[in-house]
Parts: sequence; C-alpha cells; structure tokens
Amino acid sequence: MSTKHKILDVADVLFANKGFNGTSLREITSQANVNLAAVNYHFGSKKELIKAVMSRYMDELSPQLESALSLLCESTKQPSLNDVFSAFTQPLIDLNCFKENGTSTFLQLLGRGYTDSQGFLRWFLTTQYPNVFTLFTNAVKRAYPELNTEEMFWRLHFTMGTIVFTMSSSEALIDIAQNDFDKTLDIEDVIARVIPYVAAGVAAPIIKE
Amino acid sequence: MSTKHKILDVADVLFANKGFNGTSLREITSQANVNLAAVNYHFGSKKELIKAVMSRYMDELSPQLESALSLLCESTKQPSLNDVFSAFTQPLIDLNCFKENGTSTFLQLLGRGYTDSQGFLRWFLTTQYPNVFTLFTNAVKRAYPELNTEEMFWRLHFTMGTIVFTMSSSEALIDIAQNDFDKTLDIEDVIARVIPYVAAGVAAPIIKE
DNA sequence: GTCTATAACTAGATAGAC
DNA sequence: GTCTATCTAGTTATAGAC
Repeated sequence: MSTKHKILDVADVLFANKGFNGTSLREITSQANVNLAAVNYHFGSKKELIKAVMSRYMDELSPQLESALSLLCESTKQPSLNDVFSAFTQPLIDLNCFKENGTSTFLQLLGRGYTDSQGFLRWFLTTQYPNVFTLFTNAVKRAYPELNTEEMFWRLHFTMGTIVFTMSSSEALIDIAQNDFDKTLDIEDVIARVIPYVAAGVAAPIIKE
Repeated sequence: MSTKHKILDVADVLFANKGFNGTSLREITSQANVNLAAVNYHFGSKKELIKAVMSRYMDELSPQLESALSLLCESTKQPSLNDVFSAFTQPLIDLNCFKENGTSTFLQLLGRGYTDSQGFLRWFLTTQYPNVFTLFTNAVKRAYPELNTEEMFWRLHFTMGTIVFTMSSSEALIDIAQNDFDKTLDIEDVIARVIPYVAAGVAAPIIKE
C-alpha cells in the first residue's frame, strides 16, 4: 500500500471526525505511520490534501449519482420526491464497499467542508461536479413541477442541511438509539429514516408572500 | 463599556463566523481593542470564554422559550406542529434586540457548538438548560400524539440539523437570494421559510419496519 | 485592572542528507 | 521516495511591572 494511499485513508477519517482545522498533519502522518514530510511531498500542502480527500470520494460517487438521476429524468412516468431522494441511497451506500464506513465518512466530510472552510466546498462541488447539481434539480422539478425555482432553492438547501448535519452526528445518534431504544442501527437505517423527512419537507405547502 | 463585555461582543461574532478552533484569542482581543492577556484574566481560558459566550445567549433565550412552550402545553386546544415550531420564532427574533444580528449569531454559534467541539454543546445544553427540552418534546407530543418516542427522537434531530445548518450558512443563502432572485431578505424571512419545511418533515407519514 | 514580555507549545512547510 | 532537523509563524497561557 502506497504512502499516498495510507495518508488519504487516515486523513479522511480524521478530517471527518475532527474537522479540517482540528486535524494536524502530525496527527495524520503519525497515525498513518509515514513521515511528517510525506504530506507536503505527495500533496504539496494541507489544502491540496483536503482537495484530494474530497476528490477521491466524489470521483467514486458522481458517476453513480449521474446515472441514477439520469434514469429518473428520462423515465416516462413522473417520479415522486421520495424516488428522487432515494436515488442517492444506493450510490451513497456503495461507498461502504469503496472504503469501510465510507458512507458516513463522506457525508461527514461534506458537512465539514460546508462549515469549516467558509464556502470552499460550495465552490469545489459546483465547479468540479456541476452535472450532479443540474440533474438533481431537474429531477426535483419533474417530481414537483409547482415548486418555483426560488422555493426550490431554499428547500434544497434545507435538505442539504438536514442530511449533512444528521450524518455529521450519525455515530452519536446511532449510539443513543442503541441505549434508549435498544435498537442496533447502521447508516443505512438512518438514511431510510431521513428520506421521508426531507421528501415531506420539500413537498410542504407553498407559503404565500 | 467594560473589557469583559467588549470581549464577549467581539468573540460571539468571530466564533459564529469562523468556528471556535478557527478563532484565536489574538484576533478577539485585537478587534475588541483590549489586551491579549485580558481574556485569561477575565475568563480563565478560551474554553471558559466559549461557555460564557453561549451562556449569555441561552440565559437571555431560555426563559422566553420556556414561557412560550409552557403556553402551548397548557392550552386546552391542540396545537399544530407549525404552532410548536413557531413558538421559537419570537424569542429567537428578540435576540436581535439583545444584540445586533443576535438571532443569526446565536444560531450559528449553536451549529458551531454541535460540530466543532464533539458533543460539548449537547452536554452543555442538556445539563444547563434541561427545561427547554422537556417542554419542547411535550409540545410536539401534544401536536402529534401518534408519533412514537423513537420516531420523534429521530425527527427532532433532523429538525435540529436543518435549523442549525441553515442558520450557519444563512448569510451566504441571503446573499445568493439577493443575486439570483433580486430579493432582499433577512433572518426572519429565512425562519419563516424553514418552519413549514421542518413542520412537514416532522409530520411525515410514519414508516413501517 | 491593565499592560509588556515571554514562556511553552503547536502548527505547516522546507532544506538537505541518504 | 523517505528521512531528520529545522525554520517561521502561529497558538494559549502566565509572570511580573505598573
């Protein structure tokens, strides 16, 4: 296993758990059993390492998302909002095959990117992976044509918030559910619970101005 | 205006915008025009300063929330979920009288506390302000009695996520809305838009197991 | 209470031997 | 490609003069 790979494998988990600011290169390199200088040799800087960590997941995920969303847009029958959000489930779950706990790690990273680095992630995703966004908004428009662009803008951001925040604290929530309700859940169960919630939120009656 | 007050007034905004980790004491003291050593003299440590910042808001907010939620619980007519979430609106908006941009600053701080400091805020809120939680869950139970405790647990966490995340990025969202839709909005408008969303989410059909 | 000065430490990044 | 050693700059926190 290459040094580069070892660094990425340790960095994503640490970044997900403690944030980008909260994780030092020393922590990453010592856990990865590589030299401190290796990060700068292989990636150039901490910022580039962060980009590499995100890209590795997005490059795995975005083709899957694109094909799942394309299917919905091209299908002759109108999809429901549940269908649209459910299109994300399988590609996200498949990240667990890509890497252990890949799904929750990626979703936590997404949350970190949104809050830690003041708009960096928004820039990164919209410039590097614009197709996913276009396909997604088209799919939502097909499922709920009455929703105007402005209202959709807000509700999709609310949805992003729900998902990202839930996943950032998913480990804690799963622990609490285990203790309080004696249920052993995994990330897939959490996703199954959050989809009806966001679908109902997006489908909420439109407020008058 | 006392040194202590000046520090708190600068610290909350910086913490809200850049996170706890991302804000240094040097930044706070220089913006507040006080000496670097003043933080440690008045608060003891950075961690205690963070607690003081949060307490100042919560001590202002929690009595208002308690009385608004008590009203709902004691009223003879059954409240709707919209009523329950709307009970938060006025107390939150009133934070703008307490301090300029108080509402968004506080809600951003809430988000920071959840994600920056790995469960510290959860501990802080549930141990220091338990009444608000009890009253809130009781109010939701009255509004939607069919919702069992476990499902409510999940949906309230989803809601927390939606609110906190939305408010963390509310400034960015308001800017985008200005540019894309030529609408000048404020935090109150954002709250008015998010309430129907979360109310619909909590009211979503209960999934079968 | 407020200041300067500095201690004690940690961060990211790099030069140069191997 | 990997290492040690070190640089520079940042951090929190504190000691002691005023």
